[in-house]
Amino acid sequence: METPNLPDGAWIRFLRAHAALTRELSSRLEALHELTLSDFDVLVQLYYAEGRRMRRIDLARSVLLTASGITRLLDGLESCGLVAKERCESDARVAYAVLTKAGVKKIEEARESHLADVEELFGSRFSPQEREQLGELLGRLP
Amino acid sequence: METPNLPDGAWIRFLRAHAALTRELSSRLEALHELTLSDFDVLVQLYYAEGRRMRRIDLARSVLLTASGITRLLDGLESCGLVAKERCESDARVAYAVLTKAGVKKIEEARESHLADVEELFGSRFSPQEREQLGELLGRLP
DNA sequence: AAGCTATACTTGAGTTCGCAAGCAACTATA
DNA sequence: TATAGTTGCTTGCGAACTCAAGTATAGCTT
Repeated sequence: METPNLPDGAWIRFLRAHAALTRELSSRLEALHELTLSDFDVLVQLYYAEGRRMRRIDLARSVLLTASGITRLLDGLESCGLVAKERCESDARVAYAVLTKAGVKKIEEARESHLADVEELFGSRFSPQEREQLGELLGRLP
Repeated sequence: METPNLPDGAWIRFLRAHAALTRELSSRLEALHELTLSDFDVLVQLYYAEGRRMRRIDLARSVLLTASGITRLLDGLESCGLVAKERCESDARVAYAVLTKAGVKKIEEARESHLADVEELFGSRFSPQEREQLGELLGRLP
């Protein structure tokens, strides 16, 4: 007999919430700063990285893109002048992505409004305590 | 002064977890049943719907796709014979998506392994209590 | 040093979506 | 009953990815 149980309510909500939130956040980010959510994500990683530079492959892994995904995303950011490509002297296979001056400026401009958006759509729905717990629970996942 | 605080830890983890989980789940689903995660999502919605049919637009909204997204996704499921398209008699604008016999069979086959995968990668990381709480927290989001 | 194997990156092809625009049918307003 | 607005659906186009395959470099292993 078929029971109409929904054993994965949390998972479904997880999926729906992601779709709704990324759509809204991405569209705001695009409207105000002409950045994708992924663009922003990459720029922030670089912003906080040692010397504001990272190997492309490490960047890819840290934002969970494939190597080819990062190549194309950086193509865009490079042609906007936000990121520069530099070769590694000790290993000719690797290249670095480096935040340019314009890139630093961009991310500092965008960060504020984006964090406010994240806060509005995501953070503000939880108490500080809940927020911490949610972070802990989600942190078990990757 | 720039403080290196990361005020959105939960949000970043949310994004990363989503990327990692959907990639893995989708690839398993594709390998075993030739279904996308979205395909599966749609089929499940239909499976539990009254008469195993839904207006296409309601289906779109329930899985958070756009109208055009649903058109194309259903194109695929229709050409596989898993879903059929039916017109509405009382309103010529609307069309229904109906699960076919093959569609029912498909979803019943796929459901088991997919739920096991969700359990393995997602659910099993939490106690029943945590799971419930996570569901509640995520439920505030859409 | 010659030959594997692994790593970093790029490129071509294909997929999955969203947005904008358009059509057709319903509804409300005048 | 004309007109205007709304709703459901589809289509053209483009963006963002992934996978598979290819190139070049590095590091072993013998």
